[in-house]
Amino acid sequence: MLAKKQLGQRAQRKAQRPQEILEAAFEEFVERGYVATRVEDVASRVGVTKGTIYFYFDTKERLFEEMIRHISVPFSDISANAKNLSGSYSERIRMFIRLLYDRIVMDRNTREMLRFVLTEGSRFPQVVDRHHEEFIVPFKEAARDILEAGVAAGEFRNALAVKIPDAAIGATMMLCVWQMLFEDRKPQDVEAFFEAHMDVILHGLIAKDGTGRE
Amino acid sequence: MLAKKQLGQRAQRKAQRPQEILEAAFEEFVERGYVATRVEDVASRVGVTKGTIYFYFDTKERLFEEMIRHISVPFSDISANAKNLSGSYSERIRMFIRLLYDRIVMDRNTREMLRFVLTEGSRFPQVVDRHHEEFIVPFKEAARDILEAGVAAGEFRNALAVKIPDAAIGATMMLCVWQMLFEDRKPQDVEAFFEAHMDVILHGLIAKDGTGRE
Amino acid sequence: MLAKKQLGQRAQRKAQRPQEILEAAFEEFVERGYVATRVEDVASRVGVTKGTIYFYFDTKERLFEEMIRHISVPFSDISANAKNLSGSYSERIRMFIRLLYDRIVMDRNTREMLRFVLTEGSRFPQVVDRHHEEFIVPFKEAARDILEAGVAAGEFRNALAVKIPDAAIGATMMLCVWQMLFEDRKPQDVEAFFEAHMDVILHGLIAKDGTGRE
Amino acid sequence: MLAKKQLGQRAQRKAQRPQEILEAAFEEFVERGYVATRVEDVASRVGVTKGTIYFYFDTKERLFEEMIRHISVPFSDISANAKNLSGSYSERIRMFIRLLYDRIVMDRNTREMLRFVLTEGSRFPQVVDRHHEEFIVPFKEAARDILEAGVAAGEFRNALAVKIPDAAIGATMMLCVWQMLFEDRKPQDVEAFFEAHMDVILHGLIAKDGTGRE
DNA sequence: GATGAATGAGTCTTCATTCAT
DNA sequence: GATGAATGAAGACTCATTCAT
Repeated sequence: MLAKKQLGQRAQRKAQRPQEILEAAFEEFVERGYVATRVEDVASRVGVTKGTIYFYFDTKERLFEEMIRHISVPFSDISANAKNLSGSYSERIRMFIRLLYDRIVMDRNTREMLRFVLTEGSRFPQVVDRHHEEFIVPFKEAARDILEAGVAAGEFRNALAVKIPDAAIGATMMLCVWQMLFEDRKPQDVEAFFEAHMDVILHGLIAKDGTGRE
Repeated sequence: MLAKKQLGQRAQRKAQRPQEILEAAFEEFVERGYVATRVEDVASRVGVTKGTIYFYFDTKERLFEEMIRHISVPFSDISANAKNLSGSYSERIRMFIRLLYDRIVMDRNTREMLRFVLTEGSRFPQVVDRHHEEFIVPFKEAARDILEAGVAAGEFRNALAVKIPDAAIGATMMLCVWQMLFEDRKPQDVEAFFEAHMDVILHGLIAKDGTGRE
Repeated sequence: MLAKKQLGQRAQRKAQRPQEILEAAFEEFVERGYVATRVEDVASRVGVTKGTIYFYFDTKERLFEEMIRHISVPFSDISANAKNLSGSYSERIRMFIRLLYDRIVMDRNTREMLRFVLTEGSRFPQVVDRHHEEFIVPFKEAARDILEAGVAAGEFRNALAVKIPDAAIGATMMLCVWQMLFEDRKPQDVEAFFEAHMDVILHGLIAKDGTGRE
Repeated sequence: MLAKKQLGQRAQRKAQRPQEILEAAFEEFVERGYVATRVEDVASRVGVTKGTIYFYFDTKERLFEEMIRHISVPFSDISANAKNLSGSYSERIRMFIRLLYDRIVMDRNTREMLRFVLTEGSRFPQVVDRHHEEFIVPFKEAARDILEAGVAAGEFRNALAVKIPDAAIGATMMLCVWQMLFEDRKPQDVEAFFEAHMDVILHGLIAKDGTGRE
């Protein structure tokens, strides 16, 4: 009976190997970057040997690419999410940006994904391109949609940033970069930053009079 | 006489060698990152051989560090500059942020410096620390100074962002990141971005009434 | 009943496994040579996995040796055959050499066997030695027997080649080598070659007068 | 003075390195074949380390190819040589075949070259092709020329082998193969073999009648 | 000062072999 | 019997670093 269970566990283990390896790869690549990470480092993090990695992934390059694919969860859901927002447009944009914070500031995977894009982009241009297609473009469009709807509804003034939503939303990136740089060493007060960010841009976007006219 | 001149030129050349090497190193490290750059790549960019590099720099690590030092031009001048700004606080903050754009968006050296901080930070923690001390802290303080003065003068409302100026200024980082990612491939309209950014945050900061009271 | 049949087939299959493997091994070793052939290549040619090969053969080395044994069909029969030849000695030597052509020129197994002897000889000296004992020596002796009998019968002159039959028969090797080198790419007209070969050596061996005396 | 000489020697040494390496490569590749030879084996035969080999040759493959080129001395000279032969056609063909013996039987380089063609041909098809173009074709043509001239002069009968000279000359290959197989272990009496070979084919080719009188 | 031949530690990758299932 | 995941030794190749010239 115990033996049976163990057998089951082993088989289960094997089925999980690829995931385990990809997650170990993520950690190692995050720590040292693509070039400086040894396949053996990944292996010993999983508790196996080099050969096992190569049993599942043809090359280190391939391992990296698949790891990227594995940790990438497209913004598509965010985009969908954005459409389901309700309430005033101020509330909507606030909730939308909150989603963004949850992703690129709070979620380590997404943040490190961005780091990979910056650090390994020249080695893996497809990664940059995919990231652009799947994350950046949908995100910008969703932001613009909300802002434009807010303008149409008279809640926001027709600010320049409506066409260039990054200019309003972009401070998020500053915090993201701080996180990447100092991670634990100089912890940021994310909530305070978020509130300050919202405070500035909502004041900056909201139409001054009740009618939405400036 | 001719000999002298030649010697003079040669001597001059030699005196410049270290600079030349550091600049070549910058280009190569930018292109491939620290690990993937070969000392020989740097050498052939200068037009010398490996050995020459080692005559001037003990190790590749050293070369990298000195290169960083060489391209780093502290924000100290910016900080000083910030104090000399005149005009309305809106104009001052606008001019101050303009300086920032000129540095981290427009100036390749500073931008790539930031990339090094992100990409090689774990290998060269001192670089991150120095960057923090010399760039980030002074810059944040200068920003805060202007904002606080603007509040004191009644021109700005006492927004949350006064204490966390990154929340107002941070969109600059978004553009900087775009530049790093797409450099030439997807050129950005920096001026439009800047104007949109200013438009949002100035509207977001300026006190609504003459008194500065909201 | 059905079950029995299936078992029968399966059992039959299994009984043939070793042969199947040896034949697959032959093809693979021919294609890539001993070192470059992977045990897995052999396995997938049979349609099994690595492990199965190791069930039947202890090591790759062993597999090679047994494969050699399997495809080696000693010349002993030829030697016997030679003794049963009848007709004029010209006809006998012609028929004998014909056998040789059938083997080392036309029969792929024997030809590739020779290639193995040439290519892997230093790795498997026993193979070379066995080949020498079982193929070359008997063959030379059979040839010498025929030639000597032909001389005794007065049909052949007592040429130097009677003691060194390779000197008469050896052109066969030239054709064999061409086959090894160009196999399909530059097909040889074996019949024409054979006739030309016979023509030269029979004219070269036959005694000039009716009596067989020179 | 001694120092100067040593300096000279060192420089000289360096100039010779590529040759030294190619010759060491030849020996190692002969001994173990392409796949089984380690670059380090070649290096230690020269008395240097791996790295040095890679300083001169990009890859092991390249090393092999260049080694082949280095030891290949085309038959072109033989071909020219064949045209300068004088004397009876029997003497000419004898001298021509003698040249062949000197090359493929006696000259280790040429013989091992043939072995490479047989053993590594599938890995280096260009080598086989070059060998065919530069050695085999010219050699066959030269042989045919002599035989045809001998027929025209009435010295040789119009044997089938005139069109297929390999059939007459080919026994050389048998001896060559023996040499490859047994090298030192079973030394051959090359002279006796040569004489037996000549004896058979000259008797086989010379015209029987009064004009080509034997 | 500059060169570039040489070194050797380090890394990716392959593959014969094992063994739990 | 058969499978295929796992191992680890081995080999190609790279590159920071040295040093004789």
